[in-house]
Amino acid sequence: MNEAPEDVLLDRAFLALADPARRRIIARLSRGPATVNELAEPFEISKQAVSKHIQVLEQAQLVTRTRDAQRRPVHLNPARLEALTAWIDRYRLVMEGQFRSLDAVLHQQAAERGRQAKDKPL
Amino acid sequence: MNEAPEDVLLDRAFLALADPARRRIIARLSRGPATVNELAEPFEISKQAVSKHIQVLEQAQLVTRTRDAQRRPVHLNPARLEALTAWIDRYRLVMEGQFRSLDAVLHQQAAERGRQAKDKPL
DNA sequence: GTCGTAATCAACTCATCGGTTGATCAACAG
DNA sequence: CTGTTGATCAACCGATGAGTTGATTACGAC
Repeated sequence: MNEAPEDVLLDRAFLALADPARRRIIARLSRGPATVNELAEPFEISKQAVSKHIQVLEQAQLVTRTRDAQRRPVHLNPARLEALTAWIDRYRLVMEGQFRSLDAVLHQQAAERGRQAKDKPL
Repeated sequence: MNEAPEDVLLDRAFLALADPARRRIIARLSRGPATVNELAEPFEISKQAVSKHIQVLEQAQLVTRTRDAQRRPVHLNPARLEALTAWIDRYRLVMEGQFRSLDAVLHQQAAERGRQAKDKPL
């Protein structure tokens, strides 16, 4: 009764985005890779805390890291971001499709009423 | 130094999606509104726990509730789902734009090398 | 080798999350 | 009125999240 691996990835990714500091990091990384120190600079929290945030993003596979001497630049992974929008859009579009269906029903009913209201129970 | 209201909404919405039970509820609601009892049925957890999940979704404005006698049907709110994809896509598309730019640079450099490497610094 | 810098590890505190059980409220049916 | 059903409220518990400080590793400069 364990959780499917893709579900775990979704858990971690959405949880990772549920924090303003990590969203700021994402926003920064969208303009190019950066080191932990560079990412920590605009925050008033400690560098260790930022390092932890990056680990959270890394476990969610939203970012990856490379090595460059003693620096460890962080890169954004747009493929995982796309997986999140894909999940959301799946259900959002189903819903909006139903809205369109409802519109169609309402229009049809209006048309029925328009041409003299035969007794058609719903 | 408080958090902007839109940031709080993002916090709550992403946190709400960071739970498989709540994602299942979203999936179910995409096919139409449902009551708490109906939503709780496929879960092995208590009805109170499901009620709490719905409260979390409601505070994130991902769902709304109406009244129907003693029932309280839950409806999905696709507008808020769309706000989430909008946030993600903003940064995802910036990134992919940079990928395209990098591609362009690489192709241009290849072309330069191809026609005998005039010294054109970036 | 020593020093300085980038980053992580370890241990701890405090708050919040996800779940439980038991009591309570609100709206119908008889 | 009494009962029943749908749903929430309240208090509590164990686990985990976000932050801190202090020590430690890894790499490069000298």
